[in-house]
Amino acid sequence: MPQQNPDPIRKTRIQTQNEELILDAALEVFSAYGFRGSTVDQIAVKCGLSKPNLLYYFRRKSDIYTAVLERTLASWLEPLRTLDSNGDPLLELSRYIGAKLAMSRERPEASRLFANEILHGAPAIGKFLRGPLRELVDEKAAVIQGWIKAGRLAPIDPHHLIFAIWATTQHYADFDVQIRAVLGNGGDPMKSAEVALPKLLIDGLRPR
Amino acid sequence: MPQQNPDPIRKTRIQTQNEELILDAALEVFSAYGFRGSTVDQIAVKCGLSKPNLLYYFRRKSDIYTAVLERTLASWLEPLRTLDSNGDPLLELSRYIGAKLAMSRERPEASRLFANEILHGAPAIGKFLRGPLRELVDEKAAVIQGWIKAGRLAPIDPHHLIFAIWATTQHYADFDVQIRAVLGNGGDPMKSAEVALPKLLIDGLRPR
DNA sequence: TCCGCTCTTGACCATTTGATCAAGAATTAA
DNA sequence: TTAATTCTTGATCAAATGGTCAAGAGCGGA
Repeated sequence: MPQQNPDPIRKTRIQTQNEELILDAALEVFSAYGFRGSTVDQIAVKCGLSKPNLLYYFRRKSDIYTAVLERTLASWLEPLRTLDSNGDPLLELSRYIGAKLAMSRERPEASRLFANEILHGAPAIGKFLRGPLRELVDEKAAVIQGWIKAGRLAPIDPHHLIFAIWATTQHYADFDVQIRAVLGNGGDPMKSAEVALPKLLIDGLRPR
Repeated sequence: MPQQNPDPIRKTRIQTQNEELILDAALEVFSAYGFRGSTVDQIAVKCGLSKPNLLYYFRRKSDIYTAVLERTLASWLEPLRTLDSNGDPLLELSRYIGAKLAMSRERPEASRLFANEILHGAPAIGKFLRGPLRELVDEKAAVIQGWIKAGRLAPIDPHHLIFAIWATTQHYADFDVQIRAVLGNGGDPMKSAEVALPKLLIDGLRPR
């Protein structure tokens, strides 16, 4: 069994390859149906392995789930991490909004996976939220606070600003169905959002 | 059986009472665990009825689900419906943001129920989204467009503005766990959001 | 080639869970 | 009171599903 491998670092070619297959399939399935709504069989079929074979690589369904979550966490933090305290505040935040929006467009399954996990109380990534995520957010909130103190940004609570950016950008992945229903099938919602969202957050509703 | 009632309008006292008990319990359970993650037994226990008894009032699990969704739809539209074209634009939108925020605080389960439903493709309320919701949104988008034409509001795509308000306000219910994890346990997130959110959306990040 | 280790799977098991049903209890209308 | 109707539930079923296992196939190093 891979779990009893004397050298846990070293992995067979087949092992690496199949684990990737499984996690790719698991992301699709879990993000579409949630943890309880997904079956091991669905994942097995999607990646072309038999169910027992899949359970040879991941002993439990929950192991697959946490593995696919963890594999996505790092890239999830990345955009916020690049917020540069030396850059121009409005430009930096525009760039961040754009990056998050791009992520919603290019990897909507990842967004939905997290949304579902958090919606149901974050049983698997609670520690991540209270640990690395909180640390990073606090750090960047301080950067934003600095910009505000310097008069380069309107005085907004930095944490709520970050929440607002998360909410508005991820909304286009998580609530995709609703957006398409309301907008109809003409044109790409993301395209117009890329213009409207930065404009709204930066200049606000009050005419200037 | 209630379904075979010759006069479907008339309901027994016990019937009305128990159906309410069931739907209240179902809202709690479904919003916490999703459709597939919830069991009929959970709902039965929560409302103090036996499982067969519960299935006497709603023949199928999915019947309970659609019933609790439908019961909540009307109140969900209400705040947007009150957006008044004759009022002051900034005041009206502030009020709308406040109302949606209040709903996230007072009825977070309803918000999570919808979020979960839409996240998984809105299998039960797709028609509602493409019908009544879309109509109402289009109507109010026209109102907002009118305000913009009159120069009383910055030129923002009305639909995306509405999405942004939905996203930011519902975020506090749907992602409650994440917000509390990032903010820690000091103070009420909703309290500060009530100040920060209208300020952000109305005045924007650029200093005035 | 040969041997040990890794990989694969058909068959199978136990549990969970949505749903049914017959029989009895409670309620209501006369 | 009585009879019809509504309500309630213990027992039970069938399907779905997470997980196991033994046996065999495949692979890689010596």
